[in-house]
Amino acid sequence: MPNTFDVLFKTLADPTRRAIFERLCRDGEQTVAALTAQAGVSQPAVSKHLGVLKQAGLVLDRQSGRQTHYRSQPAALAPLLDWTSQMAGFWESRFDDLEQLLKRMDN
Amino acid sequence: MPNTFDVLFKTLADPTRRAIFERLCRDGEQTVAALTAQAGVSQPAVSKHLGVLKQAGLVLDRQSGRQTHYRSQPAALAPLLDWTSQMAGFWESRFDDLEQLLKRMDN
DNA sequence: CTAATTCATAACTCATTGGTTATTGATTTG
DNA sequence: CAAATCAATAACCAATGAGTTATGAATTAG
Repeated sequence: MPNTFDVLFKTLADPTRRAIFERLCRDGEQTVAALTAQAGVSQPAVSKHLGVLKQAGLVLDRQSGRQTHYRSQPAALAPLLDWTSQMAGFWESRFDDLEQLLKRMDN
Repeated sequence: MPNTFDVLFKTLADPTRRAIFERLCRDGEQTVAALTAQAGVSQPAVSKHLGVLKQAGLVLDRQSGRQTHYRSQPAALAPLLDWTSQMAGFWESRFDDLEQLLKRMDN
């Protein structure tokens, strides 16, 4: 049972996959063919990456005839922001602790 | 030639390794033995994870006799914050583009 | 000095995963 | 209808990586 952070980090750890996601963030909705043209890997590879991104909630798809259009869902990045600032936060709060400790030692 | 983002995402994608990093953020400097006691994996496994975290710049180590003390370096998370907010930013700016486009179409 | 402790490294195993080609189902197009 | 296009899936392969046990180097303790 991998948690949200696992899924997000693992999904974004692959450079090819992350590049696809970045492209969707930058340039908006794209078809699989359009993404494949830039990805540097085969169409099935791109499809697999899109499947992983979709599982992670990072992209949404829309069918239209024989094409599938994918778009990013950047809201799914929220937990990542939370986690990162929390880690930085722990750091600061430890400094606060130290500060308070030093103050108390001053008296 | 993996870039900074690759390294960061890959390093944090493993749950055991991320847990070690979280612990260091939360509780401050720890010895390898202390980390091993909580990690649920063997000491060599912990040492390997610490090596990876160190390579990524996420932790620093300090030798003292036969013990090695590790501490987190949360500043190394900065690129992650940047990347994440940039991706969210692209999204918004595309909305802005759309907004401006619609305004222009209004005239 | 010897024994114990701490951590890193080596050597290995097994599972995961990112890639490939081949194929198929579904839709357009001629 | 026949041919072409689009994307997903299947089957397979090779590389990576996280774990293990065994060992060694350095330090501390008895």
